[in-house]
Formats: sequence, structure tokens, C-alpha cells
Amino acid sequence: MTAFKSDFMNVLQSRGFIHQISDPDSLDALAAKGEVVAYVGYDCTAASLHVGHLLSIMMLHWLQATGNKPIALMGGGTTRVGDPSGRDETRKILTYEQIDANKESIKGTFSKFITFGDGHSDAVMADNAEWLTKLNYIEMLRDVGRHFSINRMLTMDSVKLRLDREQELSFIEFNYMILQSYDFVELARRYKCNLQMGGSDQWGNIVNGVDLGRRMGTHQLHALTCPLLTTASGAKMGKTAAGAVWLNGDMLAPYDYWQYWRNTEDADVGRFLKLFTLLPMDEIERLSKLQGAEINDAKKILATEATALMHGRDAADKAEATARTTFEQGGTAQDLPSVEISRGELDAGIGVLVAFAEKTGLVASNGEARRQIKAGGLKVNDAPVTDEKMTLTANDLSSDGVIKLSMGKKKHVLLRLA
RNA sequence: GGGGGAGUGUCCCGAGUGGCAAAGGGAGCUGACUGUAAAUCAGCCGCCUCAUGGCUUCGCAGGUUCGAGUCCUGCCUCCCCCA
Repeated sequence: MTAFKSDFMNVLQSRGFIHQISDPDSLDALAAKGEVVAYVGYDCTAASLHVGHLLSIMMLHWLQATGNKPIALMGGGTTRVGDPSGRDETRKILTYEQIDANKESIKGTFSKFITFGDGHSDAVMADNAEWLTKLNYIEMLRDVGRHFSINRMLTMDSVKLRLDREQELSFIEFNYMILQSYDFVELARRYKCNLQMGGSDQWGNIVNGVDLGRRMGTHQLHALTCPLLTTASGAKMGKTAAGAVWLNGDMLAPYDYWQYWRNTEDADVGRFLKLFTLLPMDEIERLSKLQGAEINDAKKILATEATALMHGRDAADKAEATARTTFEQGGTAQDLPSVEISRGELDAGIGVLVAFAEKTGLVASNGEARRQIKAGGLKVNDAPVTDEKMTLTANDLSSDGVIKLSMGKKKHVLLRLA
């Protein structure tokens, strides 16, 4: 591909963030002057963002790092409507209380990646509830609605897919793209915003906003999307057995976050290093060349760097150390996730099934625990459990005062005396 | 408004003749091999139970039957055709 003039575009390009751009040359020119004001919108559908959102957050980071201004837009308003993109079914409608609670819970994530303030390239946090909830229906139809062609909306992927698959698409969802387009115009007016970024599934919505801006007489708006991330083997990013890979530390411990990255497939390491760490390209180049078992070193660096960004350097180092004792030295690291038990419980004896299923949740049910025992998947203090009637007592406490429970090779939880 | 079709193991897709805890995929979990990778092979994959067994599942609510995902009635939702 051609080289861009601006640092921003070159960084995004070389690190693999770019999927589509509406008007590359003109955007490049803006970026070269440090005049890009870009936003990404985040719906408040859960109490935390997950790794799927990380890509766009990294784009905001690089935007700021190259002298431009990022806007993190909270979808306090649009979440009340629900985005139909990429979904077969209607999103369940959340209550306003839930949305507001989610919003507050999500906000903290951004300060890890971008700096907020009043300066030229300082980041701004906005919330579209601020203007969307004040809209007047008739005025909205006259000012904004008339610029939208139903004919064209019906050809948009988010709509067309639903129709083709004969899946319900309600009117409320049908309006989502109009609101998102309007957001772009509103941000252009308020903050001189001139670029909206997002995942490739957002292309249609973003381009609609670009269009609306032109019709409503704003300065030129731009669209830039990043690829939708899948792992090399085709799985969607961010799902594990336990569920989504959350960014909030209270929903997914830094140690587990580190583990998620550590378990990256070989074929993804280079790509992920570019996307999810700030390491310089030549260093990544070197790490990507590692072969065979050596690639594990690259994975550890990926895990530590990614965790450091999200949870801080200390937490990342700690997670790495915990992993080292647990996996490389076969020991019992004190910083593994732990569950407290009382002296009384322990003296009475805790059945293995209860310990695994109820206390730690390593398995979903007693039956699952039994099956895993038969398959040799459960261990107490690194010794396989062979008898499902076995009980844990004070005798099982290690010298450090913990009992280590393991499911498979990777999942460990400590029972700790309260 | 009239006519026709569909809703299945709460992750997804999808068979199903009155005897069904319900075929088969995919996803997922464990084991083997490895490098906390991928691929491959094996086992598991509703809940409780040592086990015989028990309980809860096929849109919702009733009914027929020794027995219903399967038959009947009503309702809900979606799709198609006609008006």
C-alpha cells in the first residue's frame, strides 16, 4: 500500500488497524496537521467493555499519541434503542437504570489508554444521551429524517441481513442508524469532530453519518473502520469458557486477563502484538520471527504488555510471576485466584465435589465434577483426585496454609483459610 | 380478514414413526501428543444420585392416552400466499 504522510495513518496502517477509509488522502492531510478529531461510540449494554472493544480503543490511543484529539462517546442514548448490526435477534431492552450503571462502570477504562483534559489533543468524553434524549420527534423528522432514504436503508447490511433471514427487525432498531448518524453531526458541531472510527460492522452506520453531515452542511466527515477480529482458527475474539474477556478488573482478574493473552494461538502472536501492545515495530518484528517453543516468549511479552496497558505494570508483572511459579516451576503461587473457607468448615471436612463445584466454581455441577474425576481432570495439590468421596481437611493445607485445586492444566484456585 | 407453514436439549444449527433424556453437527470441557499453541485421536457434554433410580426439558396453557416433542383444543410469536 502507499505510504501516508501523517504519523497517525502510517501507524494504523503498519499495525494492521485499517479495514476501510472513506477518503484516505483528505484524512491523511488532516492528520498530518494534527487536526483530526475522531470519536468511537460505545454502547452501554454491559457493565464492562471486553477485548472486542480493545481494537478501537487502541485506535483512539494512537490518534492521541500522534497529536490528534480523541472523543470517547458513551452511548447513553443509543443504548436505549439498540443496534441491530450483526445480530439476528432484537437486543433486549435495558432499563435506564441499568444503562446508567453500565455507563459509569465502563468510563474508567478509557483513562488507561487516553489522557483527558482541555488541551489541543486531550481526550473528551461525551454521552449522546445529552442530546438524543432531548430530541423532538417532529423536528427530528423534518431536520434529519428527510435526509434518509428508506430505499437505501433497506439495502444496508444490518437491515438486509435481518430481512433476508426473515428475522424480526423492529422499528426502534431500524432507527438506530439514524441516531448514530445524527451523533456524528452533533459531535462535528460541538467538538469539530471530523472522523468516526469503529469495527467493520459499523461501516454502514458511519458512512450514513458522513452523508448526513454533507446534507446538513457540516465540514467534511470521514469514516475509518478496523477489521473485525477473529483468531487464526476463526473463533470470535474474546470468548472463553467463563464468558467474555472483560476489561474491568472486578469482572476479570488481571491474572486471568494475562492468561487470556498467554494462550494466544501461534499464528496470531505477531498480529496481536501489533494491535494490542505499544511495542515498537522492530521489536515486534523480532518477536514474530521466533519459532517453535521460543514463540512462548513472545506470548509472555504479549500477555504482560497487554495486561500492563489495561491493569498497570505492577499487576502485569505479578500475573507473569504467578504464572511462572505455577506453570514453569509447578509450584503453588500465592497470588492465584483464591476462595476463603472457615476453620470450622475445614475441620468438618469439605467434600471434593463441594469444593470444586460450589466453593470455587471450577466445575458447573457435582455431576460435572464426577465426570472430570473419571477423566482425570481434577487435582488437589497437584495430585489427581481418584475418589469422589474424598474430603479435604486441615491435613491438606500446604505449609503456606492453602489448598490448591486444579481443573485441567490451566485453571487453578486456592482455598485459603479465612 | 382468508389460506398455508414454523417455533426442539435456554450457546448455535438441526433430525425426530406415540415408548425419548430425545439422532447428528458446530461450539465447549477433560485426557493423550506437545510448547499453557495449532492440528490429530479418545472420552464427556440437563440436574440430583455410589448405584438401581429419581427429577426437570421440545413456544404457552389445557386435554386424549398406561405412556406425548410426536395426537386434539385454545392462546402467543414469526414466515409465506391471497385480500
